[in-house]
Parts: sequence; structure tokens; C-alpha cells
Amino acid sequence: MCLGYDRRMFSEAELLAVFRALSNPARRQMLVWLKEPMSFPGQEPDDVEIGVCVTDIQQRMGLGQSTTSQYLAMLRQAGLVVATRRGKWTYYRRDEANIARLLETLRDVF
Amino acid sequence: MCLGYDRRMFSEAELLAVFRALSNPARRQMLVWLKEPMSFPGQEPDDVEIGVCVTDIQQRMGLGQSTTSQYLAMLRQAGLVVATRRGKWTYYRRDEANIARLLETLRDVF
DNA sequence: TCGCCATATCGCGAATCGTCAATATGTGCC
DNA sequence: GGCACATATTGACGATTCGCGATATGGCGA
Repeated sequence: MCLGYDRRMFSEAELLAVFRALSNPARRQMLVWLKEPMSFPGQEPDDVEIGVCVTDIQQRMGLGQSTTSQYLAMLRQAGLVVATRRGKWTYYRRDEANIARLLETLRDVF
Repeated sequence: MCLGYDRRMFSEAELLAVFRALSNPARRQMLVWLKEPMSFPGQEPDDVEIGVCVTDIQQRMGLGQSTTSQYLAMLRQAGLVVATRRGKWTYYRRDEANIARLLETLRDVF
């Protein structure tokens, strides 16, 4: 396959969501830490592909459970992470393709 | 000369200022419009190098004078534009070298 | 069905943002 | 000095964000 990824640029509304999401140090930290799922305490090697669950992220961030959940939802709405429900856990991982597309948009626009 | 530009990465505090500055559509629009100084009504060809004055930016943005001045100050503190006082006017232009350095940091960090 | 656990959503007060009008500062001209 | 103009700073106020605890939802096992 290897179709080559989507080259559409981010819309104004999408850029707004992205910059708002990243204008908070805790949310930026989440995104950076998610580059290395195995660096989270309690992370199982089998789950690396699917991501890290909310509780593990919360533990490492030192934020409340509701705050962690909300911040992850913001990152998801900004298209920076994707969520996968498996059983009673929700795993979050970076959306690498979309992040790459974002960086291209930034280079074109700014 | 051609020394090659500074490759230091943006600090956490600098990134915070950048993302906060860019999380507002009006400030992003300013930065984009400043790529083409001659596109501002009233812009003189002789001033292209030094930038665009606050009043011309304000006219085009349709914002209040104080708001325009504040937003430009935020962009300057974020290292995205530089200000030059000449006579009673203050000219703003993009800091292209620093913006390029920012984009490199973003590629490294995210 | 009843709990239990993981996550999401709601509601709150404190802090910050968005934007303006009013005022202050600085600069050139007479 | 004194005025006019360009810009910066301040004060105000509604809107939004930050982060929390409380509560609701959903999935699993007994």
C-alpha cells in the first residue's frame, strides 16, 4: 500500500484548537512523553502500539483524574492524539501522521 | 560572513510565550500579513525593510489601537517579530531567523 | 443484578484572556 | 514651551481557562 499521507493543510479552526491545546505546559508534556510509551510506569510492552491508558498518564503527570481526562480530550480534538477503547481502559497515543501534516502546515503558513 | 544561524532550541518558557501568542487568530493573522509588508494600505516601498507601523497594522486588522499595540508586544516578547522605533513611528517586522529556529525546535520536540 | 474499577462529564472558584476607552509617554514641529 | 500625532500603558469587565472534587457512564466479573 504505502499511499502517502494526506497533504491538506490545517484549517483556521484546526490551528486554533492546536495552538490552544499546546499553550499549556502540561498538555505539551503529555504529547512529548507519549513519544515513549514504555517510559510510563506500569506500561506493558504489548500495549505500546495502542498507547497508554489514562491512569498511567495521570500518575506520571501528577494531575487530577478529571483534569487528565479533559486534557487528553483536548489533544484528541486538536488531532494530536488518538484514543482507543479496549475493555474498561482508554489508551491514548500520538497521531504521528497528523502531527507531521501539522508541521508541514506550519512551515507553509509561517 | 554568513555565520549560520543560532541552533539553540527554544526553552519551555519561550515555547509557552510562542504558543500563547499564536493561540489567538488575530495575532496569527498579523504574523502572516507581515510576510508581505507592501500589502498594507499606506505602506511606502522605502519602509519594507524596517517593517510596518502600528497604525497601518491597526487599520487593516480592524482592532482598537491599544489592542493592536498589545498584540504586537506579545508577538515581540515571543520572539516572532522585532520592533524598530524611527521618529514617532514604531515599525514591526517578522524575525525570520528566529521563526526558522522555532520551526526547527518544533520538529525536534514534537 | 450488584458492585468495582476506569474514564468521562459537570459544576465550581480563582486566574487569565479579549477587547475596549481613557490616559500616559515620547517625538517632531512651530 | 506648547501642540499634534504615534504608540504604550492602565483600568475595566465579560468571556474563557485552569484544575479540582463530585458525580455520571460504561465495562467486567461474581
